[in-house]
Amino acid sequence: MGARPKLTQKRRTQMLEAAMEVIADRGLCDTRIADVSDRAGLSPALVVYYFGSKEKLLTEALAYAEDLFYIEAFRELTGIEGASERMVRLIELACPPVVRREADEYWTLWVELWSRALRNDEAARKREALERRWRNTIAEVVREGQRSGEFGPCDPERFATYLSALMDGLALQVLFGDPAVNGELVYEMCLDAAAGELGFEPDASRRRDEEREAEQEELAAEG
Amino acid sequence: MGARPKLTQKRRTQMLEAAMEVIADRGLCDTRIADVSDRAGLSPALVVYYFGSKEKLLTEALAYAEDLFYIEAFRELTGIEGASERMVRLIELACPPVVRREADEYWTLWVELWSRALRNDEAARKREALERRWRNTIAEVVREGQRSGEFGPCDPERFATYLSALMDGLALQVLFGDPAVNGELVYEMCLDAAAGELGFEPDASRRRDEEREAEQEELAAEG
DNA sequence: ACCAATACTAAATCATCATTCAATGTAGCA
DNA sequence: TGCTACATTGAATGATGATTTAGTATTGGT
Repeated sequence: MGARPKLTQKRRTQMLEAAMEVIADRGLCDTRIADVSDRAGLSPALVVYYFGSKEKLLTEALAYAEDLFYIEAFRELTGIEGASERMVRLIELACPPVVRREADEYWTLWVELWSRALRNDEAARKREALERRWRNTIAEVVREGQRSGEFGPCDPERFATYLSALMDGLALQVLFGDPAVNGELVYEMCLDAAAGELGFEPDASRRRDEEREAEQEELAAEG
Repeated sequence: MGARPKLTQKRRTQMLEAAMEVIADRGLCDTRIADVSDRAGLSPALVVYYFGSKEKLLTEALAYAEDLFYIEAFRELTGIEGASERMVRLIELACPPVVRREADEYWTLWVELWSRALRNDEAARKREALERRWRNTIAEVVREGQRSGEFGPCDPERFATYLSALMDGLALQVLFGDPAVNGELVYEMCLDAAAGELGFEPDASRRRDEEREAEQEELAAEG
């Protein structure tokens, strides 16, 4: 044999990334293959060549997006010492920042995945795997904190379920642009809930304000 | 003038009801006008005659469904004496029962409305109105309980936002069929949260178990 | 240079609907 | 009865967009 090196991986991620963007701004239903291929600078036929069908592309794109988010968040978290610090950071990462479109995108796609998972088995499976992984991460932080004595007694699985659901519900409101629910409030509520259930002092919460100020300055400098 | 009595209202609800069912089991994207007209026993053209377009039909159907839920819930609640009893019942009504398909339907449609509201202005407006009404209802119960001394101090609006988001997030998991999250657990978590924030004794929680037993018997009798 | 394997695309295909149209039915009323 | 206004539909119409096809590059290896 002898041929050409496979670009499969490169092309696939190129298309998945394009699909993410398109889905985030047009919505799953209104995403056409041509939109994705246009954004990726390729032809529609090529998308089918690599993914087999539109359905597969969309499902994979949603899973891919959430995977990106998770990978990034996980990397962040492993660099942090102390369970309560880590919990605080985990909450920060999950709360939709509103300022940066980029991070809202993950939430938008997450919502799209929900509605799709209600009927598409493949999407349901992927969503479930992502959910489980995320809850495990939360539960793991709880266990760590309990071992170290930072947190009080509390069922880690149950707490993970609770916190994760709370974040989903609150983030949703932020996405909708509810004037009464901004990222700041969500963060505060999640932190309170965690501190209450786990019994730790969320004095680290000041950190977020500092970050926000830094961002403001950054924006001011750019604009 | 002289003519024929308008069936407009009758036909519209007939179609909205059909649309609810179709959307709940095929999903918003895959709902065709023909599905709705078939289910209603009418012609596709008639749907357009009454609603103008598919888009309008769908948006109205989603809002209609949530309206039905709310009207029913509200009626229920007004018949109850005592703020804590009322809060307990409110939570019961909102938690997806899983046993009865009918009530899950509202939740399914609620999720569909979410994804649509991210991009369709009309849907966004309706969703917002429904959300506001629901939160007001919660907040009102809180205020009532505070006046009567049943509940401790707590910002009613904030609590409403919190509880409503928590319900959304948890109900979602039930819809997905997460084995670790059934209606019972959701109910318990919401009740705990409410009791904790508002400072009342959720001893009324036994009621739900009784109901469940009654349902079991009912089912057994039917099967 | 030439072959094999892969990458890619333009232009058909083909099916699927939403929407429109032209026509027919029907009920109240004069 | 016959008129008017509304109700209803079968059969076009027209777009749209996924997927196929048939063929053209491109490139690494020989």
